Amino acid sequence: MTRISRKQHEIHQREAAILHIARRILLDDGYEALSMDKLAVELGTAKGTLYNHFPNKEEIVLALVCQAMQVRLQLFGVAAMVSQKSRERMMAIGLASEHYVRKHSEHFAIEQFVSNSTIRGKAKPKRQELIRHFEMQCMGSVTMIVRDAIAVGDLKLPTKLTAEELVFGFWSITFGSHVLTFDRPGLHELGINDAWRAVRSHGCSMLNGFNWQPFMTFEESESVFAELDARLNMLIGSSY
Amino acid sequence: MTRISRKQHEIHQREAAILHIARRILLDDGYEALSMDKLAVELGTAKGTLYNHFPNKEEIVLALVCQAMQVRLQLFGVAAMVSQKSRERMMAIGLASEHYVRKHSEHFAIEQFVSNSTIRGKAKPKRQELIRHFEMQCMGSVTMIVRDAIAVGDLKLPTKLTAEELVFGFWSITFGSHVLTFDRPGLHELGINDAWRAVRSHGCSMLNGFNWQPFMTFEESESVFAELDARLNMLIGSSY
DNA sequence: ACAAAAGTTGACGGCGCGTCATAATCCGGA
DNA sequence: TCCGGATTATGACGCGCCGTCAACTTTTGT
Repeated sequence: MTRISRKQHEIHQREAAILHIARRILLDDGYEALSMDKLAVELGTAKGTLYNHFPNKEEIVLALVCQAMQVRLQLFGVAAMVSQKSRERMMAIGLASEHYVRKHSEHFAIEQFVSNSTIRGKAKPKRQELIRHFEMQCMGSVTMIVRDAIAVGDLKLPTKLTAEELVFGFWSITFGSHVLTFDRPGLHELGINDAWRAVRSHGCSMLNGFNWQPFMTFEESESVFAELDARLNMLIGSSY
Repeated sequence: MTRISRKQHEIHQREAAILHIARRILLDDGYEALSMDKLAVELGTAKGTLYNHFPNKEEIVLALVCQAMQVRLQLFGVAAMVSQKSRERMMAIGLASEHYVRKHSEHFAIEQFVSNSTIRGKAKPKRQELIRHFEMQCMGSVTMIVRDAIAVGDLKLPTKLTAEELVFGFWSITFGSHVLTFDRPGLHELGINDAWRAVRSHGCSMLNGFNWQPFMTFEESESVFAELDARLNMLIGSSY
């Protein structure tokens, strides 16, 4: 009776171990260094056993991507609840994204593999769906803020622009700058001293450009950011 | 006498052929499908000969990346001259970027490999420098527009933000959205109907947020875009 | 015409992925 | 407690790819 659960538990535990080791290798030595043979050795089993858990190498990576997306999703969820004011909630999303990249870089770095079509292409349909699901949830949590802002009257959509398209703009700027910041070497030498601050500033300008009320200069918004950040950290801390 | 140039010419020509074939394989069948053996067969020489031209596979890909960057650079150069008004020149850069992604997607697609650290990591220092050079030139051509705008009085930099950092914002939004548009499957199903229009709209909002004169609603800017686009196409056409 | 230099070739070593026949282990029923 | 079928573990193997190198061919300078 305990035998059944014992074996199953062991298997389940191994799955976690595989992911753990794989993540470490990926982060320490990069994608090239991740080989099934090495993984098996470090796990202490034969290579064939790995294939009882995952159908191929890419699925392992994408399983890690899913873990990462869940972390991001959780942060976004917290951010969306951090304030009553629509604009502050939107700012909090940007902050959460920054937090994710900086303080959970081990996840962010791995999340990027989702853009690699070679990897993504080898995923099983099930995994594809799961990833899609996370993406939609992520977007949804932000779209809702936009809808709320419209409902409350803080924001009026530009002509012929959907709420999703507005979110897309925000997604682009955070995604773009965070990717650039994260994996281009030496932005600093290009005259970009504080990329994070720049991103926040641009987000603020964009919101102003959309006439998202209340209007805020970046100086004003910086103190708001500070307060939101504090609240965010508290909420995140308490959610563990 | 003609012997010297004949052989050299043949070698030079082969280099072009290698790149040509490699590009076709990459675009048709993706990175995985590009193998040195296949490349050699299609080229009609032995594999070893390839290694007289490029030290490894990645250098071939990055040589293609450099070609792509040159195309982008040229487009940016044209865009920067398309108008006297600073804001219009900035808009033209966005337009040039869009043009590049849409009409030269064969280059854009390959340009993306520069973000792949696995590939970039295997490049020789010479190539690294070259890539860096292109990136700086690209950025420089845009930064100059910003500086001009400041000099003319069309724009005032937000507090503690450098011109480069402002450019970084624009770079982020175009880079981000174009990457998302290009290689995420099915943005359309996420409620994003016209991503291109959305990007232009967001760029416009951002410029307004920065108070870049003259202020423009997106409706107004659309006709400006149309005119710029026409001029751009003429200039591009004549530069061939 | 000839020797040195430059270029070409393809077999080879090494490595990584994923498979599969075989062996070990587990589990429910007698 | 013991057994037979089912489940799980193993690692040698086939295949394909990268990059090398010693042997060979062509070009160049004299």
